[in-house]
Amino acid sequence: MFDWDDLKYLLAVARHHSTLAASRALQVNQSTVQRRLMELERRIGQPLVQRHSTGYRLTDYGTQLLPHAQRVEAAAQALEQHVDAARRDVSGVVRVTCPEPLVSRLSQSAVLERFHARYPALRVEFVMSDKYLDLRKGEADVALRSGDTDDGELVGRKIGDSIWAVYASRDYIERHGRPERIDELAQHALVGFDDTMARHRAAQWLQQVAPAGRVVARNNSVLGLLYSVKASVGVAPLPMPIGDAEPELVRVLGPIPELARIWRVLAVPELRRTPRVAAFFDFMVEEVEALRPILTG
Amino acid sequence: MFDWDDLKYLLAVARHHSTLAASRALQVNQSTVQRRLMELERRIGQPLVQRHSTGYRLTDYGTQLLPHAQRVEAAAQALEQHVDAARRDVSGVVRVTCPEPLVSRLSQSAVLERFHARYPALRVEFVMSDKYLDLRKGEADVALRSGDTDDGELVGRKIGDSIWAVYASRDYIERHGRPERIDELAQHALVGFDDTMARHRAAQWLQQVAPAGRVVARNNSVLGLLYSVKASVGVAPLPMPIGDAEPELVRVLGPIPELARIWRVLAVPELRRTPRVAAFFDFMVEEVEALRPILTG
DNA sequence: CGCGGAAGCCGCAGACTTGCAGAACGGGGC
DNA sequence: GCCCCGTTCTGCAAGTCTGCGGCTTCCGCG
Repeated sequence: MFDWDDLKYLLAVARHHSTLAASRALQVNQSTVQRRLMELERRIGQPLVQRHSTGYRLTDYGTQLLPHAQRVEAAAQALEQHVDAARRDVSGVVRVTCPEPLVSRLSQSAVLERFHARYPALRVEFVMSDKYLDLRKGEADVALRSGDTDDGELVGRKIGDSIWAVYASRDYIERHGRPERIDELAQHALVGFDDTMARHRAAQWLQQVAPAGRVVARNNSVLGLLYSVKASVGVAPLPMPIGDAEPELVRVLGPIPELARIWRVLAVPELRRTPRVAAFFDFMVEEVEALRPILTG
Repeated sequence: MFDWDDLKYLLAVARHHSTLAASRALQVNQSTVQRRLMELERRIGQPLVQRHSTGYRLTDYGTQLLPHAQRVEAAAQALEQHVDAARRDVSGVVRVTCPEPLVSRLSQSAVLERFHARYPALRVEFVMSDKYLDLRKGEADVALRSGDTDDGELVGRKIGDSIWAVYASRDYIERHGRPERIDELAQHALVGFDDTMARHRAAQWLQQVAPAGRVVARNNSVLGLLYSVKASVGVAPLPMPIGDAEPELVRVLGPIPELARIWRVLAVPELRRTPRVAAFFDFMVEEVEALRPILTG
């Protein structure tokens, strides 16, 4: 049996009279349209289009097949309409836990708008925390986390890379100079985490590369870190999408491989397949492209 | 829009209640079924199946979608039926030129039977020749050739590799020993081509690697070569699918890279898209798997 | 008659998909 | 209680497909 999806290309070429116009309509490359169409012709064993340098036109045979292809399309569209309708019925609340800075960045993007457009009856509640809430205790339904926690008891999917770098304010650099290498960090004023975040990878990394460093301020959140750095108190590692977004800050030490982690969307297996959770979970995976600037920078 | 083809996997799983059984029905790997289904769920944003270690079962939602998927399938099947019907109308004769040995090997396989089953009104006429007929003069409609001729004026597609090796009969080896290296060929009785085939790559190769060799017999065809070798007259290079098929013959020197060529199906561009030629042409490409033992060995 | 734009075609590099093989899991029969 | 069979899941390697950029062709217009 031929690839049903290839009928999309036949229909698009029939409508737009050229592979180029069809490719624009389908949001793919012109070559792809041409090649999928060739493949369809091969499977069917007959030419479907006449090649003109001015464009493609259906052969008689292609024209005969067209109504059948349209019926396939109509059925597929009916299915999709059913899906859309069902989405409107997915209701309730999905509680999402994630680090504080992510919420504002998400809200500024159009991702949540698109989510609400697709699931108008489903409300997203954010439970902001730099610490890991326990999904198994029901503290939230879904987590967005960058970490090593490939937890084993949670199901997760990668939605981006978390990349950190070391930042300082322009003001700080002017007054104290700019660290050029990691081993110079010990000679600078550092901003770190307090005891409650001692296990954070950034805290441990600072401790490791600059054990004798002067830690002049401590915070209990990444956002606190950011504000201290912006206040020119000292230098600190920050996630790149956060640091790069601040015009007063300068990335003084490029991406730190040791701090790189993977952003995941996580849920407990029992809830993963419930409509509410699946809606959010799968949506995030689908929006991975739009999430890149937010998560990875 | 989701991939229409993925509905096949949903339907198969709905029918067979496990991805493994579905994979057998669809003739793909079990992993593929699972992954296409995951992708479909992701695009739809809702779970469609419940995972049990004993198999998959549709969720309520999947069951709702099933009738829609079945309508897509019905439309696709209607299209395919139309294709089948049209195939029965493709009539006339398609003249195919190819080397003599290929015809018998093709006839012994089920490939031509399948072709005639699909195109009952289309007759295949073989024009056997070790030499290259001129398709542009209309001496044939389609050619099956192994050669360097990426002719430029013909459209072609690869359908296999042509691999040659050197053969001798068991009888010959018993009496004259077995050549172990190519440079020993000059000490053996050789079977070669006559003047009409002097430009054949096998002829030129023999001339090159054993210029002082004793050529004890000359033929004007590959089949002639084969008979001479079988008659223990001497050793000669032969296509592997031919040599290996003869129990009396032994492959004394493994595949000769210099003699490797590509098997192609060729046609003139003007005829490539006519129903008769397209039918044969595309069928051959579709049957590459079945052709492998015939062409490549 | 030459020029510009739109379209198709081709080759390459990278991304993605597939198949395969092995691990893990659970139910049913003995 | 143990083993076997069917099933799902995962990591890896090979193969395939896509996008991209450059090239060619053809048509229409000045």
